[in-house]
Amino acid sequence: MPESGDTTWKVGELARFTGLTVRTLHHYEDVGVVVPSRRTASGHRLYDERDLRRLYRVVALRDLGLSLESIRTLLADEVDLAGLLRDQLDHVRRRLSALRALRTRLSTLVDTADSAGDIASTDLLALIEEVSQMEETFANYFSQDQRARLEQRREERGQRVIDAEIAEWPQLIARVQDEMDAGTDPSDPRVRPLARRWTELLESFHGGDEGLRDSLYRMQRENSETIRERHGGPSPEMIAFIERANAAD
Amino acid sequence: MPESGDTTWKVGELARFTGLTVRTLHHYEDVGVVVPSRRTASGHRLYDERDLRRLYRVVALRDLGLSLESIRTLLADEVDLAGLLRDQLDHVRRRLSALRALRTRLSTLVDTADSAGDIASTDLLALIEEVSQMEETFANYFSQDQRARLEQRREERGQRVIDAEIAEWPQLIARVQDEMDAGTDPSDPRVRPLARRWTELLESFHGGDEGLRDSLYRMQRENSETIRERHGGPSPEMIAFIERANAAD
DNA sequence: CTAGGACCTCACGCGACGTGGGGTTCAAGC
DNA sequence: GCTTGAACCCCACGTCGCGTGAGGTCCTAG
Repeated sequence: MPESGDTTWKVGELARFTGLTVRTLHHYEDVGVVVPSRRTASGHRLYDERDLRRLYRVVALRDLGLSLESIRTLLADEVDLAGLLRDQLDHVRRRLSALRALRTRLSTLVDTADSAGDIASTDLLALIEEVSQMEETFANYFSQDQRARLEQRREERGQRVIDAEIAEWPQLIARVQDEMDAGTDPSDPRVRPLARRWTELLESFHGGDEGLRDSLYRMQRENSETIRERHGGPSPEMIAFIERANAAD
Repeated sequence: MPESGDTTWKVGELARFTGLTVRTLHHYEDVGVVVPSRRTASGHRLYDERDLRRLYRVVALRDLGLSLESIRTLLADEVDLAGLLRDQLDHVRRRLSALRALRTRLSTLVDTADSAGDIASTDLLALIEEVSQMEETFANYFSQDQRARLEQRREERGQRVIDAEIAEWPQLIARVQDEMDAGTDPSDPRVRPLARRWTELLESFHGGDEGLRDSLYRMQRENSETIRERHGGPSPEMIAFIERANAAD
């Protein structure tokens, strides 16, 4: 009588060809996402084809990062799956931007440690505290939302491009400094391409977003000393110089 | 007698201006990362300045994603902090690439759901299964490492650029199809720019990595039917056509 | 009939706390 | 001095998706 369509599997078999563990299948039964529709007389689990299909769905949904609980209700009731996925995407995006920020911090630290050669752990600890304090300062000027947008833009435009732009700042600042040292007038045509590039680099930071631009300016104004010392930022005089150059343009 | 330097704080105060909760401070004591150096006669915790400094370090390290356990040993013994950070960076990178892959999957699904308008949850479920099956196929051709490299390149080059390239494929395929329909010879100069662009787009997928290229070709060969039906991929004839065009070049 | 492999059901562990619950202690107002 | 409410104390379970034994039963081939 056991014809086609009545195929059943025991946990071990199911585990083997789904790549899950037996314990996982037990757990899925405990929380009610995949309950085998039959048992043998002695209590061994028997999964049929419907169970198998359900299991595949569960795995697919789990791989999207959904919780077992939401998967359970999803497969039980008629739930707005599209909405759920949107929420999940939102959630993933947020985690991504947090993780990217973390990676940036970590790689800065590792780079510093590498370039300083055999840096002592205590010095590195001090550096870490410094960085975390910087982050805090940064967070005072840019809202959660703005920081997320910055990460977003970083992703869209590509890490490599951004890195190149960041690397360009010190060079640009040095060249402007040369002109200032030489007593060149801000309206001098030799300054124009420098001032223009300056504006372009700024543009590509804030991307035309006024809020971002204002926050950046405010942070620069209120912390110019620190930024100059630690990161080679421009002096207020240099900024005034560029502004006069742009005004003359 | 309580002069400067003897300032102490109770948990509540500490919690208020570090932004942590009282429970968190209790927990930090339980696991031994920040233990208040004194207690009042009645058992209330008293943190002094040393404790406060230690707490700031703990928070900074925790924000780098380190576990409380490793922070504890780190602050106790002389541990290779730089090495720890390198490991952590590695770990974060791996999580990042996994999360990026997840985001890509999710946004594909959400886009599909949106473009299909009011798609039924059951249809969407079928689609999810399909996508997860596709992922599985994909994983058969590209190793873990290769997939991570693909995500890596995607991040470096920028989402926007990649999206534009992907959007270009169907157009390019249609134009080549037109030439084939018109009976144009592969060596015809009109085909040359098309074939060249074809090669460029391929290049920017594998980025010169032979392993990636070979895997891609193999996947295309062995699944050309499915790829053509579901994603409008090129037919084997078209690929042969482009190859002849390149040979003639 | 026996061995060993597959199955069963508890039940604790993980990590960084959140969240009560039930009981002291502190500081201010009467 | 007494009361009241805020702040403190400790204990202990819950979270999430299983991993990892422990101790026992069942199945199947030799």
